[in-house]
Amino acid sequence: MEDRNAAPRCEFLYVHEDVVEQVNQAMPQEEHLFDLAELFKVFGDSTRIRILYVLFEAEMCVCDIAQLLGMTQSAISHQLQVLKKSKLVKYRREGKTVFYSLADDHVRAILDQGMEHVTE
Amino acid sequence: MEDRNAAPRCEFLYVHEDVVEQVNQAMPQEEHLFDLAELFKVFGDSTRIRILYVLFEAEMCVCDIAQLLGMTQSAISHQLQVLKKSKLVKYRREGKTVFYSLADDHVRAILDQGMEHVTE
DNA sequence: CTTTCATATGAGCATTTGTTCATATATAGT
DNA sequence: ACTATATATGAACAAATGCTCATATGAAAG
Repeated sequence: MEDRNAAPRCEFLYVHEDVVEQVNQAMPQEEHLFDLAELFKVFGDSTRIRILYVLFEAEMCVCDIAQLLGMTQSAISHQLQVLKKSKLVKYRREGKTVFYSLADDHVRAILDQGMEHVTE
Repeated sequence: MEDRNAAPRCEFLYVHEDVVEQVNQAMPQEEHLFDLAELFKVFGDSTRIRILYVLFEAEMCVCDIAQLLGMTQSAISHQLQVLKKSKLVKYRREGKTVFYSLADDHVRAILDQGMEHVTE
C-alpha cells in the first residue's frame, strides 16, 4: 500500500485535467468560502429569521421584539448580539431603550432569494 | 404579580397598534420561516458550500469531489445526502459511479447574493 | 457466486449552538 | 444615593451538528 493524501483515491479521476483546472480557478478564496458559510449560519435559525422579518417592518426595541415573538428578553438579546456581530442589524440608544434596525438592503435580498426557493 | 405570557413585558410597547398589525400581516407563515431557516442552515457549512461551488463547474462523482476538496469519501457522501434532502443537488447513476449536479439555478442565485455581502 | 470498487449509512464522539437563569450594566427618576 | 426599568452577558445544559470508523449496499467483472 503506497502513501496517500488525506483524500481517498478512486481508481482514476473521472474529471479531466482541464476540469480540475477550471474548478480551481473558479473556486473563490478559502477565506471567502468560510465567511459565506458563517453568514448563512446566521440565517440558519428561525428565531433570527423572525427577528429580521420583524425589523423589515420597523425599527424596534428588544422588549417589543420579544413580545411580538413570544420569547424572553434574554433570548432575543443574545440573538441580536449574533446579528450585530455579523453586521446584519444596527442599533441606536434612546435613554434606557435600544432600538434595532436592519443594517442594509442586502439582508432583505438574501432572505427574499431564499424564500423564493422555499415557497415555490 | 399578575399572570403573564411566555414573553416578558416592558412598561409599555413602543410600537403602536398599527405597527403590530403591520408586522403580523407582513410576517410569512410560521412554516415558511422554519423552512427558510432550514434552507440557510444547509448553506451554513463550508464543506457544503465548497461542494456546491465545485458543482457549479461540472457534474462530478463523489470520489472526485472528495479528492478535489481533500476530504474523505464518507464525509462528502454524508454532506451530499444533506444537500440531496434539501433538493439542492440531484444525482445520476452510471455503473458504480454516482454523478452529482446542481438541482437548479436558485442555488447559484442564493450563493451569489450572499457572496456579494461577504466580499463587499 | 465471489471479488472489487464506488457509494451509502449507522454508531460514536467532540464541538457547536440556542435557550434559561442569574446577574451585571446603563440610564432615568426620586 | 437609591430604585426601577431596559438591555447585556456569563455559566450551564440539552440538543443538534460534522466528522471518523466500520460496515453495508449496489453494480460490474471475473
